[in-house]
Amino acid sequence: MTKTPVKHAPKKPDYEKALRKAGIRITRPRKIILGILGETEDHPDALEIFRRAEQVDKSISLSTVYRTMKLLEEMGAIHRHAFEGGPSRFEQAGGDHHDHLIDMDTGDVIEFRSDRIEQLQQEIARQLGYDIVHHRLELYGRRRKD
Amino acid sequence: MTKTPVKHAPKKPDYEKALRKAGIRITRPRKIILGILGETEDHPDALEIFRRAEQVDKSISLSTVYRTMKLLEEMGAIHRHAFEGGPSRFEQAGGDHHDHLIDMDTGDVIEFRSDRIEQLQQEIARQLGYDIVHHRLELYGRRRKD
DNA sequence: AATCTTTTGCAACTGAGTGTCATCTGGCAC
DNA sequence: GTGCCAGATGACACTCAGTTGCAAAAGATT
Repeated sequence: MTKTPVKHAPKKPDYEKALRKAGIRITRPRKIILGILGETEDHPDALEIFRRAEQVDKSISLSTVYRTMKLLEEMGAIHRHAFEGGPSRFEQAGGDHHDHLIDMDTGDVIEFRSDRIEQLQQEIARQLGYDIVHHRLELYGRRRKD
Repeated sequence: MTKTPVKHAPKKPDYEKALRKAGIRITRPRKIILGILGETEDHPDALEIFRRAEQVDKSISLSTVYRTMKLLEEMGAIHRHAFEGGPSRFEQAGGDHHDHLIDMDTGDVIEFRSDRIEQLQQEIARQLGYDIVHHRLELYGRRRKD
């Protein structure tokens, strides 16, 4: 089990090429959004992505951000996380799988990974007669003050 | 680790008494909603509870269902689960803690519990310098066809 | 450059849930 | 039982996140 935060792999997979191959057009808004997702280390929501995109091109629209997030999610290029009581937040896919600990005071998201937990989940599903398609494990907590 | 579905304790805690003690009035809509929650073995959403309540009293309103769910949640009488891509679903509290496996084809919810996973979560949070307030573990899967 | 889709921005819409407010009612006092 | 009144209700307007319809704009391909 890894207990230290997962470090983002310095990934710059060529999404543009992948998109074009899937018959999807590389438009100006999409280029901008991909750029933002590639840069960021945090887990922004659609509105935050929209605000960052506006800095680059004032004419971009929020619907386009939503549409693009959905498209990229369906392509598997990003992951959507619907943490409690907030809008969906996104992160680039391509790193290795991890789960999240959400700081309830700041909203910060810490990534972690536990192979032991993954394995236990598999066992449980198998015993119940199921195949896991995906899972969601989120810890909601506060910084320990000692 | 328990791998068999958690069986609902045959719980009929006297919520009416508890509510009254908390200075909360036992009204007709609340009685009906508590009755529904006490009967059901599944995890209905607000609309479903509303529909069931309507059978009993045609005059009940959806807002009251929402308000009552929020009230009961704050009192700790029920748990709210926001599974992926759907409205919140509720279950009576009072049983022991468990997590959920969601059947992606039927929407069925299977309860399970793994002390080992709970323990690993604690360890992880501690190592990251956090105290867990609560967590969410959901497995999304399909029945294994063999 | 001409064409033909796909995509965009805008605005109208949806679904889940919350807030407002006039009316109603549970529960206690008498 | 009747009266009282804070708390609860139903109706409906509203919010928030996200989606959809549509005419205009812009990729890609020739």
